[in-house]
Amino acid sequence: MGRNPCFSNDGLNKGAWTTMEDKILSSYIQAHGEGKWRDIPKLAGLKRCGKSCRMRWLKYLKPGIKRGNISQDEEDLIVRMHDLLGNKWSLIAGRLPGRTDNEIKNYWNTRLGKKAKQSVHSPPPPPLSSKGKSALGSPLSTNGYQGLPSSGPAANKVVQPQLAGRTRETKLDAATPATSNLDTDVNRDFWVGPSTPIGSICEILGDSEASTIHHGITHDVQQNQSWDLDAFNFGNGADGRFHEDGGEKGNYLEDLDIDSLTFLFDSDLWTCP
DNA sequence: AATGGAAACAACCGCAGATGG
DNA sequence: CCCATCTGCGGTTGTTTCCAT
Repeated sequence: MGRNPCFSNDGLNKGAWTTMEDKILSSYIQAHGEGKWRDIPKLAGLKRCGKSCRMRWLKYLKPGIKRGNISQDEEDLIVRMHDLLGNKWSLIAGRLPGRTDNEIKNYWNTRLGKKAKQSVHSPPPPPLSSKGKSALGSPLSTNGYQGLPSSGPAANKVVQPQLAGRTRETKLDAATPATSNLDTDVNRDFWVGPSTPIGSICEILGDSEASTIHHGITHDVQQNQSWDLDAFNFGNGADGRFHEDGGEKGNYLEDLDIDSLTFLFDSDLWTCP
């Protein structure tokens, strides 16, 4: 797992992207598709590193990206998602079509975070660091954010039985048939532990989805397991948000083949309060 | 009109998981 | 199994814009 020394390369442009650079990148990707980010600068003739190209495309240039004017509904959702998930920006962004993790993160840091501080009714959850430094290392932690470990090493020692050892793509495939419209290029790991309140899940996901998910959790809790809701495509990845005709996909379970989830339905105990 | 601080936004950077040779 | 590389996430920093004085 070596580091990618992308930004240390000399001779590359840094800072704000110019209109010309944007045009070059957009036309190149539209002609050749995404991927091979490291090669794109060379092939497209950009003096940028691949990482920078990827970021520029995914967060700003890609068709379907909405900019600015975050609505009240979106703001409410961000707040509730953050209450539940912490700083899982990509996951939160997955529930907001057209929004990027970076935009939501900035929005939170500059506006909502301050509001939250000002109106503290209960201690906010600690941030969920991707570096595994959070206190949420255990899925059974008792800090009010039970079962939401970071994606760091500790988190990944919590392995769900059906999906253990699978890649991101194949993890998703485990719950989605090959014919599914769901995009497989997602990385929306969402860890919910056995103590995550069903009410919180219902509030955000809606009753049916939450019930399904919570049932899955419970099923595995009985076996001392944890759940990775990636298998449900929780937080439909930005890449898979739109149909080719530009229409928005159903974000949630409607695109799933429910038959593939039947192993979850061996009980109907879980309904939202 | 000038200026300094705050807010907002864009981009950089480091880390870590996934993957393939 | 090991290692190099690719990809993605999230924290942080730099820059620009806005606004009050």
